[in-house]
Amino acid sequence: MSKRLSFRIRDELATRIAAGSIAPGAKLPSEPVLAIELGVSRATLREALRSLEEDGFVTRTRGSGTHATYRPRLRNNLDMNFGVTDAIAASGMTPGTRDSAVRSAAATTAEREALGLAQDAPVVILERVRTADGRAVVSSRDVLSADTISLGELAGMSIDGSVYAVLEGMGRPVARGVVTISPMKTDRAMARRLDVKVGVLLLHLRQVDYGSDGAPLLLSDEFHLAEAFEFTVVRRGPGKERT
Amino acid sequence: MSKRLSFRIRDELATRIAAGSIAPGAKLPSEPVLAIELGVSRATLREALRSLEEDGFVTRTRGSGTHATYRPRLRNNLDMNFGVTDAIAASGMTPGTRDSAVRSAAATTAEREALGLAQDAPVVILERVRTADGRAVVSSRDVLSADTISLGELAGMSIDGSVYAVLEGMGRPVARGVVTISPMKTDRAMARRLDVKVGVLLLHLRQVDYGSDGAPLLLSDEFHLAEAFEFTVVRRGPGKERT
DNA sequence: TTGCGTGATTTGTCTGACAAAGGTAGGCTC
DNA sequence: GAGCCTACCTTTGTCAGACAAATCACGCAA
Repeated sequence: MSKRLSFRIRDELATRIAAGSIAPGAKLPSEPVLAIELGVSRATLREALRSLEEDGFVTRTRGSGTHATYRPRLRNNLDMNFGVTDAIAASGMTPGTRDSAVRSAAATTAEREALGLAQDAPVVILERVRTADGRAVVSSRDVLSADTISLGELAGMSIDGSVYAVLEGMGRPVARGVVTISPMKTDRAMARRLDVKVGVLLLHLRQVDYGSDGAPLLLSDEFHLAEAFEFTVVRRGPGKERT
Repeated sequence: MSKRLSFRIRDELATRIAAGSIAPGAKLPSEPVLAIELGVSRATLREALRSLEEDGFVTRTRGSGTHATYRPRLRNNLDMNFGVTDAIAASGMTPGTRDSAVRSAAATTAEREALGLAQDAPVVILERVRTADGRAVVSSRDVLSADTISLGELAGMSIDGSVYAVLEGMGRPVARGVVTISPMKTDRAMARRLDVKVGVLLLHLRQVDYGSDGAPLLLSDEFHLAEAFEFTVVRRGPGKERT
C-alpha cells in the first residue's frame, strides 16, 4: 500500500477507468462530490487527478469538468514492464531462465562510461537466456559495479529472479532507466544461444538504470527475438499545453 | 503561454533543473519559501511539483524536502521528438522531403480498426520520403479519416510540414500517441524508395495518435533506416511507489 | 432560426491550519 | 568515549473554506 493517500486515490481512480467502471469519454463527478465519495479532501483528490491527467487518463477543463479519456490497451508497454520477466509475463507466457552464468571482470571502456566507474574497476556480469513457455526468446547480459553488489550476492539470487528485485531488496531501488533500441541480425554465437538461424531479426535494447539519487546502477544488454515480442511506447503529443 | 498558472510554474522549475540552475541532487527551497519566491500560493506550487515528480525531475519526501534528481541528457528521445522532422533536427541534420504524394481511398480493415472508422469510410493518405542532409532516411505513410481533414487541406500543407502542426492549426492537437516498434528488412520496393540495398535493417514504427478527447486521429507507418537513427526511451523504474 | 445575454456549474487558485514523517542535536547510559 | 534514546525542529502531506475564471445550457429577442 502506498504511503501517500493521494497515491491510493490515484490508483483507485485509475483502476476504475481501466476497468471501464468509468466509461471512456464519460464525465467524472465534480471534484467536491468525488472527494466526499472517496472520503478525502478536495486537495488530495486534486493531487490524484493531477497525476492521472499527467498520465493521460483524464482531461480537466475549467468550467466543463473532468473527463475520462479513451486509453488504448497495451500488451507490452516499455513503461509498464521494466524487466524481461515482466515483459514475458505480460504476454501471457511463463518466463524461465537457461544458461545462467555469473562472473567478475574488469570494466570495459563502454561499461566504465555507462556506469561512471574508474579505470579497471571491477564489475560483475550476469548472462542469461530467458525463455517464454520454454522457448528461448531473449539473451541478456547485466553488468554492475562490484561496489554495488558482490559476485556471491548476484550468484545467490533466485535463478529466475529479477536483478531489480535484488537491488530493491538491498535498498538501492531502480528509479529510472534509459533504453536505446536498435535492430540487428543474429550472428553465429547469438544464433546458438537462442537456438535460431543466423540472420534472424533481433531488437537490441541497451539500457542504463539509475537509482533514486541519479547514480547509474546497472547496464543491461538485451537481445530480443523480434518475432516473439512487440514493444510499444506511449508518447506524449506535441500539444502546446505541455513543455 | 500555458493557460494554467501551475503549468507555467512547472515549466519554470523544469527549466531551472534542466539548465543546471538547480543542481542534480540539490535540495529545493521549502514549499512555503519557494511559493513566495515564485509569487504563487503553496497549492499551485504543489500542483507543479506533483507534475515534476511524475516526470522524474524531483523526489519529494515528507520531513526531508524536495530534491532535484539527476536527469540523463538524451539525443533522440521518443518522448521529446514526436515527428520525423523533430527527430532529424534533433540529430543535427537538415530535414527534407521527397516523393510526396497524397491520395484518397477506402479504409482497409487495419486502418478502420486503428482509427475507429465505419466500413468503407473514406480516408486520405500522405506518403513521403524524408531526407536528412539530402539522404533518404525515412519512408512514411500517414492515414487520416476524410472527416478529420480533406484531401485539399492535406495537399495544401507545406511540403516539409508536419501533419501535427496542421492538425493543431485546425484545433485538433495530438495529445498522445502509441507507437509499436518492430525491426524489419527492406524489401525491393522499400529499397528503391530509400535508395538502399535489399535486406538493409529498418525500424518500423507504427503509431496511432489520439486527440485530447482520446479519439484516434492519425495512423502513421514510418520506416527508419536503422543506421541513421537511434531511439531512446526513458522508462520509469519499478520503485514500489508507482502503480 | 440565429444570436446574445445571463445564470449555474465546474475547475483553478488562494489562504490558513494541523498532522505526520524525517533529520538533528542534546543528554543519558554503559 | 561510544552508542542509544528522546525531544525538538523542519518539511511535506492533508484538510477546510472561499473566491475567481472559464465553460455550458437555457431563455429571450431579433
